[in-house]
Amino acid sequence: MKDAVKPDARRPKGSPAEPAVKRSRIQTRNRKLILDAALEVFSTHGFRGATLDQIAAEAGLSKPNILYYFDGKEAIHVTLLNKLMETWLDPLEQLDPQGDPLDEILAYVRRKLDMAQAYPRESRLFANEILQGAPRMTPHLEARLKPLVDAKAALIANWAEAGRIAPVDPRHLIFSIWATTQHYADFEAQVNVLMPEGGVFPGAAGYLETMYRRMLTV
Amino acid sequence: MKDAVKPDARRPKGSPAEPAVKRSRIQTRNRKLILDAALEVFSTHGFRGATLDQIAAEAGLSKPNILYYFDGKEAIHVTLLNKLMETWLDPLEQLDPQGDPLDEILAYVRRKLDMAQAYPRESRLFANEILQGAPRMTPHLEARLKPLVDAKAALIANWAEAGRIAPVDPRHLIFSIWATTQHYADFEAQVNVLMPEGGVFPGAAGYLETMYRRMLTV
DNA sequence: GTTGTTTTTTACCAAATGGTAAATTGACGA
DNA sequence: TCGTCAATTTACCATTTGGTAAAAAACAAC
Repeated sequence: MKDAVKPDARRPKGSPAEPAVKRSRIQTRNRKLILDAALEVFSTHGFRGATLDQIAAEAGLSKPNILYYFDGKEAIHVTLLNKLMETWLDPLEQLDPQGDPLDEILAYVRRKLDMAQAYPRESRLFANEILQGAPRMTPHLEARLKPLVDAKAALIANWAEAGRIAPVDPRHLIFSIWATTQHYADFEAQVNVLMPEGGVFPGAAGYLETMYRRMLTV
Repeated sequence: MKDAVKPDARRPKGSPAEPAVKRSRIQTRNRKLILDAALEVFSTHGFRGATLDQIAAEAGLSKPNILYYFDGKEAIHVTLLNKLMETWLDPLEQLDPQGDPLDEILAYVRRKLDMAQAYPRESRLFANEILQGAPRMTPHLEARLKPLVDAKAALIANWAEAGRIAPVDPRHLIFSIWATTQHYADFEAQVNVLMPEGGVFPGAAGYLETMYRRMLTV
């Protein structure tokens, strides 16, 4: 026994929000392995349905080794959710008040659809969390998402009032954009049954552009 | 011991698809209690995340008593999914080839939104199952949903070709209707954060009618 | 009321699960 | 090459979980 007094002192702690902790190459690699495996497992089974053994197997590490890098199942989940929130806000943040209103909104739809295609696991992780009542995310939604949505909804409302797009409830518009784009990731299993020919995304992009163009053109 | 040879012979088996089994009043009542409790628990935690103890507590019955009425956790889940599928198909089935195309589709949107409002737990149960890869539902989707969607997609395509609605990919149209309506049930936790004033459904109904009217009007 | 059948409870069990302690191995700079 | 600290493994453990056996209680038909 070499260190019975403070057995945890050597473990580098800290949330990813504060990257003050310097990590070794091994730590960087293994944390990435674990988070990737956890994303896979959490996104398909939800928090309660996922097990550390599944994550360990997926990551190719032993369970105690996983717990050497993270303080527990919940800590892994929280880390994923924190990372996710920023990625999730980004496309909406890019909505530019200076741009052409219709172009801006159609570009936003496009970015969201591209994200659903490129990061379906992230989309499902988010969907699982919200579906289950957002127990670990409501604070984030309040603190980060709500102010952003309020701001962008005001922007869209201004565009509508100025007659630059057709009259529309901006919040419901945003909801419908989220719903229609994320649907292709979250309900992939169903979409695949109903459109067996591979590659639904080109068709989806065309459909959504048409729909929102008709919806918003004055 | 009174019946050691066939200990299970007295238990009335049979799926709800074959209601040939006649059930006592107690059986009818308790099966309903269990299914309602299970709907609550499965819809918020998914299959793997739900426990029999939770269901038992929610139903006000003991765990062994639950297993007296159902052959196991999976049997309860399957029973719920079977009941759900019919409810789920119904609004689309009502799409009438004889009616006015735009009215028919808008009425379909309305029915789907009403269902999301009236049966949010069912919507979330379905969403959970699909999110997690539809492990217990893909056969149902293939056998029941796909033929129906194929038929109704053909109908909508005919309407579009006849110039009675604007040109549209019928399958993506259906996806977008599902996505936008179920969103209010499935993502309720998020919607409540972003639209704290109670009663988002009236606004949603107005928004969706406007959107699909603009989308489909020739 | 007696008797046979349902229904419910009590007392379990084996496997899975999240997590820990401590010993062992590996990396790497002095 | 040696010592030290980081990384990993082995061996556990307490709880939870899905499920069972059998006795007890409630019920129904006579």
